Amino acid sequence: MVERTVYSTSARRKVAELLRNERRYLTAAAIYRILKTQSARLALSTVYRTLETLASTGVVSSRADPSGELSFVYCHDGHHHHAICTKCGHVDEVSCSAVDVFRAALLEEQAFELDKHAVEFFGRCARCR
Amino acid sequence: MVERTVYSTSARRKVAELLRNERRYLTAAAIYRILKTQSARLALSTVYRTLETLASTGVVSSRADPSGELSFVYCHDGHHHHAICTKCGHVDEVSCSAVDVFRAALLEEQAFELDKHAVEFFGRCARCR
DNA sequence: CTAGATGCAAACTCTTTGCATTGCC
DNA sequence: GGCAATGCAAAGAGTTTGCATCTAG
Repeated sequence: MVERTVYSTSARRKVAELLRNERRYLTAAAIYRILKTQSARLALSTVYRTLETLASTGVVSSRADPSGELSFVYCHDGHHHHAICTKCGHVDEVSCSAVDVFRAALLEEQAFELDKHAVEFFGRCARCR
Repeated sequence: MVERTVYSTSARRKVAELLRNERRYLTAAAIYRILKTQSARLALSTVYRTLETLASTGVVSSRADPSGELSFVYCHDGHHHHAICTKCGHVDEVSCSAVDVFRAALLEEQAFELDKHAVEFFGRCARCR
């Protein structure tokens, strides 16, 4: 496997910092728009390439809503799920130990052997309740 | 609210029947391709419009994978989740009473009040294990 | 007969790519 | 200096829309 040096560039720092501060799902276009109003000089294609890089290093994760719109959010390492506030969009991370409850039930009731799972919760965060 | 008559047409019957038989997620393009090989006469745009109609009446539901690709699957009414076989793509429906376990924990530990949730399980179905 | 559905092609949106230039290390 | 990143513009992929025609009811 060929190692490939990843430079720390202005664009990457800006995109990563924005997502680290926002803690909510943003589309590439939204990120581009926000950075532009902060008078950053960068291209939309750079935002896409930066998000790809950040996703591959685990700094951000992406999701697609049912209509197919892709968004990105800052992410800690490790397996977890997202609790998404329906009011402000804030994303909390949720550990998944409780999912083990499902695993046994699924195997017993439906003979379905669970490998992976993807969970999204929608509701109101502490600030918005 | 204006009532709007929904005709039972050949295209709608074919798309709905295909999804009812397949019980797995199919993209609009895949549906179009399959129906074409069955010598059906219809346009891709009709598939899209049909899927929109079926989704609005609750006959199918759609999902987007993390890359944003949209797929559709036949769906029974009522709230439930999907167990998707990683081998054959077969989709089982799963009731969600166990999610209530999360609800209490989330509220207590993170002050997050749960409204909706979306869960996808990936694993091996009874046939593929 | 008439509202609704369809086919076809064009338009759109979102994302990716090629290539010359610029910037990090 | 050399490899990697960027900007810009063009290409792609997937989806939607306008409009004339067709069809279910």
